Amino acid sequence: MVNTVTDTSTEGKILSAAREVFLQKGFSGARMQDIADEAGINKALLHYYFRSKEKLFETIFRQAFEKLIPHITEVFSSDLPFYDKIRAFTNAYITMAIENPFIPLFVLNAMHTDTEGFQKKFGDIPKKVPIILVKTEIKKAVDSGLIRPIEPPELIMNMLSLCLFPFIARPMFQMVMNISDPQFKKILEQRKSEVADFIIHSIKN
Amino acid sequence: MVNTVTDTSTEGKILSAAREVFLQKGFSGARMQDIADEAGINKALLHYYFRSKEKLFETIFRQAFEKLIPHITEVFSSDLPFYDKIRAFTNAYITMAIENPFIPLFVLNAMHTDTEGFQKKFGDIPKKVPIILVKTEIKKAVDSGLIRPIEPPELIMNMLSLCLFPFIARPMFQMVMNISDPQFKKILEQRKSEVADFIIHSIKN
DNA sequence: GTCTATAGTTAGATAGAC
DNA sequence: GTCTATCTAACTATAGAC
Repeated sequence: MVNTVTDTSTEGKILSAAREVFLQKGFSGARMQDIADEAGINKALLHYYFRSKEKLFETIFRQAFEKLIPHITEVFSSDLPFYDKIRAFTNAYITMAIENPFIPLFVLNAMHTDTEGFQKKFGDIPKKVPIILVKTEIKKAVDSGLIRPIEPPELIMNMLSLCLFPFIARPMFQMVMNISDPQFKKILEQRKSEVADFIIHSIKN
Repeated sequence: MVNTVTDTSTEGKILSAAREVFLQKGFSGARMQDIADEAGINKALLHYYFRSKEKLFETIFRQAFEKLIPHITEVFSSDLPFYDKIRAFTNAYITMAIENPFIPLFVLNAMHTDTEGFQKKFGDIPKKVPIILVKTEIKKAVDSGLIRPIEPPELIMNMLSLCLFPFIARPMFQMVMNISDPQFKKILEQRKSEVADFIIHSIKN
């Protein structure tokens, strides 16, 4: 797989620029001219490579979603202790989001604006998420008495909320709580372990 | 204050329709024609009432943001026990979001697409949030030994994440975890108390 | 592969009748 | 206050030269 950040080919520059502009403006707000400018190339070249704005968006979206579905499989089918799986899970999500801060809002917005069309175009992707694996591991931890009784979907929702929401709400947090960019980056870095601590404190028996 | 749901005046119908369309499509994606259709009136009438698309958006946005900043003041300046304040806080946010499911994504998107212009237009609103009050109460709870040591900003971020993220990620959750609309509504209803339980479990000493 | 120039379409805004 | 008709600007997409 091609590195989505370092790629300096024209196609790579377009994708990188499009990610940036789609993030800032959303699908409708993004202008092909903006993307061309950001990529340092001509507008017509965008159509040469990706035929239409929609096709370009689809390409980016697919890449984004495939990144959002992370190491779950490998972590949860490993023989790590349960708490280590929690730590690996949250760490993987937060690390991914720090490297690609645009992805969470990007994916979530795309789903809101195009829930129907989404199912048709990208319905294959979610099936790759081994949700059952995660559910099973949580259930085992409850049954063995390692953690307090909790519904697996609730715990999964809470884990994802704690990992991803700060990236979506970042501008509001910084404004309301008056936090500078470097300060916020530090906070996000700390959350790699803090979030797991917070969760484990809550569920341990 | 006028009820934002029941209002059947033309202005009320426009605002209600605009909320719906802006939620579904975002600012750029929303068409004045869509809003007019949804309101059952003519496109020109939108401009008669709100002069421009931007003015209409601003009106809605301000209402939305003022709803998102809730009962914090009254709850946190009350003499309720700390855990009850946590329960009141999370319950208020989740209840608000159940009644206005479009608000969280709406507000967060607006901040992402227009962080600069936002500061200028709506910078007055966040100052109304008594964040210091909440921070102080958390600090008191830590110092008294009622809860384990935790940074107030971290706890605030976690509370808001757990309350609001499910509304933003709803379409993805339902798709990935294969949950029907009525099922998800039930889950959200349960979270009114579950979220507080999850938090209190995590911070209690 | 990459560019300039332009065609074709859409949508925000306004004029003017009722 | 509300409507129909229309102007105008912006933007996607393509044609065609290099």
